[in-house]
Amino acid sequence: MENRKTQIIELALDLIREKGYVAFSYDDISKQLGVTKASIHYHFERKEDLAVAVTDRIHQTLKSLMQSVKNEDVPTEEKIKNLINKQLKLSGKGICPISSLQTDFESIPEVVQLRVRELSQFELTGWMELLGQAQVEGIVKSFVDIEALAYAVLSCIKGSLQYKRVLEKDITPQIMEQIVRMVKR
Amino acid sequence: MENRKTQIIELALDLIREKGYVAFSYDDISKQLGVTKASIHYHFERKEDLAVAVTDRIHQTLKSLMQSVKNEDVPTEEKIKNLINKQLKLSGKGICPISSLQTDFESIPEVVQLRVRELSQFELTGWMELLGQAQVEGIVKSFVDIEALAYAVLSCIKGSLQYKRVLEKDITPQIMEQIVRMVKR
DNA sequence: GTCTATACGTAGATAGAC
DNA sequence: GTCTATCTACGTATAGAC
Repeated sequence: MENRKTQIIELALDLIREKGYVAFSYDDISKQLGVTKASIHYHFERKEDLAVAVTDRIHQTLKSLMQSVKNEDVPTEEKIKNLINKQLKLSGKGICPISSLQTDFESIPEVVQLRVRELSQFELTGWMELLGQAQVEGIVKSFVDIEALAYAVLSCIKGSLQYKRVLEKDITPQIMEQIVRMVKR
Repeated sequence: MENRKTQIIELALDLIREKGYVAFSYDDISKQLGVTKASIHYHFERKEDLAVAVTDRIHQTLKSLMQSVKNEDVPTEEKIKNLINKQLKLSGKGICPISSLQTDFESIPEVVQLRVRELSQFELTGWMELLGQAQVEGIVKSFVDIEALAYAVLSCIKGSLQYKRVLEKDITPQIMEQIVRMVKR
């Protein structure tokens, strides 16, 4: 069953968004799937193998998401708003999975650390390209440091998800507004 | 030894900044202190007791830090820069401890969840006061939503620490610049 | 592929001696 | 206060049957 592998990755991703790499266990997954832990180990021998599969899945999702936004036939400003919204949805019911793995950075295996680093860089670069385009079009002022702006935009997206969960208050529309203001000046 | 209690809290705080609540153990602390685990349990019977002590310590530090910034005899714009810098230093060698606890939110005991929620709100309110003052003085434009701005500023501070660790690249000066730009327009 | 059984380590916690 | 000893639970992982 190649589909079981996918199910496991999907569940692991959910758990990482919910409670992080360290806190989730093969037991969590096996119970939700109605099989034994040993069965999960058949598909992913070690936990780090599963984690790598999860980062690959995130990478892939992020890639197609960024592609689709860039190919949209709308003004760059709309693209930016759309990318923010799509990234917010990536968090599912929890926080951003990349943020979660970044926070657990010192506890994750080296192979996973490498993937998380690449993933973070990839996400950042994608945003820099879009914001760079906005700068060419004059939406972003010419003196603005695009790299710093990309860091800020991503930090705001991820931060809004953290605060949403902890304060039980959805301030994403306000934050979104704030990001747009940040970009347009 | 009332001092031992403080040592333990300090070490636990370091460990939370480094790898989070779930990943750190009494064994980590006891080894660094050269005593046994049982000895740590004498001072803090349960792990959640220690975690509560840590959140109290953070609250206290944050409070005095914000007080001192507000009492400085410098322009509001300088106060903002100073508070950013002081908050960045709160992370020690790891990330912001509040962020770390926020990420572990679903895995921490209820008493600790409550403290983290209060702490997050306290930090946010402190920033809103300072930014509100800046708005009165015309540094922040009158149409800007101060709450959203505070979320954004905090997200950027915490985000810069995450990226610093993962990408092994210190972009805090750039981010700082970006935050100031965000505030002044 | 999934099961049972099991090994091995570690984590949080307690009892009682010193 | 700190120790030794010990408990119980859980997590990761493997062996071998079905």
